[in-house]
Amino acid sequence: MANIVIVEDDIFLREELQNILQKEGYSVVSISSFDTPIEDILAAKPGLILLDLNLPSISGFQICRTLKMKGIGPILILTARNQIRDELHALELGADDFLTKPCHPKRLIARVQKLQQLYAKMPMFLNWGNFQLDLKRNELYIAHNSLSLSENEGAIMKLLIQHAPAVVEKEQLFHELWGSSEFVDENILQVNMTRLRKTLDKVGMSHHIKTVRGIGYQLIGSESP
Amino acid sequence: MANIVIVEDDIFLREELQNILQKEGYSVVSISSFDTPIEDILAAKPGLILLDLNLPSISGFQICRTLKMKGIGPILILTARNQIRDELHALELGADDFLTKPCHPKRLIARVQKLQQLYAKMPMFLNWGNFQLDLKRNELYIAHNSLSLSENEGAIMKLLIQHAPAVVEKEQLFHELWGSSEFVDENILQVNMTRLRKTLDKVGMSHHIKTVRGIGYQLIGSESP
DNA sequence: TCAAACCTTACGTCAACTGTAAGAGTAATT
DNA sequence: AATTACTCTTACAGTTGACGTAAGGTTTGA
Repeated sequence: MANIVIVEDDIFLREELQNILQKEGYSVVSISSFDTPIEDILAAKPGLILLDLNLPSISGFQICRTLKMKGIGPILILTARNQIRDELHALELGADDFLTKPCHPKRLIARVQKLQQLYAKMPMFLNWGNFQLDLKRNELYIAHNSLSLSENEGAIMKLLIQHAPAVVEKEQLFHELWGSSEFVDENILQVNMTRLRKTLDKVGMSHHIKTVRGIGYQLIGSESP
Repeated sequence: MANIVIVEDDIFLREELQNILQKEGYSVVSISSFDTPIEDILAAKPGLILLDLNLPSISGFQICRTLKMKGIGPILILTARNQIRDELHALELGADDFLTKPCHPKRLIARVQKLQQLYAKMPMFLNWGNFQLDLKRNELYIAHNSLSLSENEGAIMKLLIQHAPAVVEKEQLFHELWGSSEFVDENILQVNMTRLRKTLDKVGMSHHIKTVRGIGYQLIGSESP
């Protein structure tokens, strides 16, 4: 079952939470050092994040915002601060639920389950400018149009969007699509780029992919050259 | 902006809620007669339902369950009953959030907004019992498993779930899948039913489709024969 | 101008989905 | 038990879309 990452500085409470969740069958990772919490959270591959607001070095709000910008979630805030403005602020930053301590274990479990069910069924979107890519369906939304991409087209588009507006190196495209650049004809990438461009042309958007000679490809914004 | 439907029997509270939401720019419909609440809610084309639990004729739980089975939502429970078991029960029935009265207006608004944002991105689901069908992707969720269905399998499953636990007539399946039953070999339906059953068998669920000799097919619950 | 880098098109393979055909199995009725 | 209508299963073939390969053309920049 997916990792639940606990971000809580009170040792006693942390272990209690860990017990509750583990009894329920979840695998739990606790963040105990708060020097680089965001990196630590990402490293744990969180399936859900249980986040306190009062933390030593960095605020829970800050963590929440940073994670949400990367599309990480779900995030459940669990805090002793029961001010309504904290709740509003957290929800505004993208937190998915907000519970106050003390919290009944069963309520916690129920909310955790709810969020996990929700996220399992939610589409995963990747955004940049006018481009929005549904990663599960390889459906690309541009302005008010939408396109169905093939596997390969989706994978390329994913990299382009993730790095936009920077250049994606050919090496990286090879690595992502074919495992490595060894034993693969360089031409195959060109063919797939042509195909992607042809697909984008259905909505007149192929010029958004720019070739960077000798390096790779790049997604460019709507401010045309 | 989308309709919010208030289901609350206390007149005073109802009008207060209505004021709060309307000030925020929502269009609101209140259910004031509780003879046929479910029909009334459906008729109002709800974009979100604000549901009390203690109601005159029928319980909020019952309404919640019925609506969720039809894939209607989001549903926000707002009740004076602050027992944890009510919350657990409501969430189990598919409620999307649970707030207790008295509730700070800003909290209510924040939660309402959150749910609406969420649902805007959500796929369209069709529910019955353990079965949940993602209509856009033809992805079928059963308990904790999921299956990818083909076009035809998805179309059949859609009809079965929509009518469950009633029998779906062969005529209707023909009509939906092939336009009419004219000029189509009856066998084609049988073949597709076999294929759907084989797919369901991957998670041991094929026995949930029952043949009704001479009439059609039917989805049956987990209370095995 | 010329060579490296890039683009395009055509072709063959493969897998998934679908409908057809033929025969086997099953249940209700006599 | 035999009959008959209804249903199930399996195998086969056509279609489609995605993909990689190959071959030749085009562009770019020194």
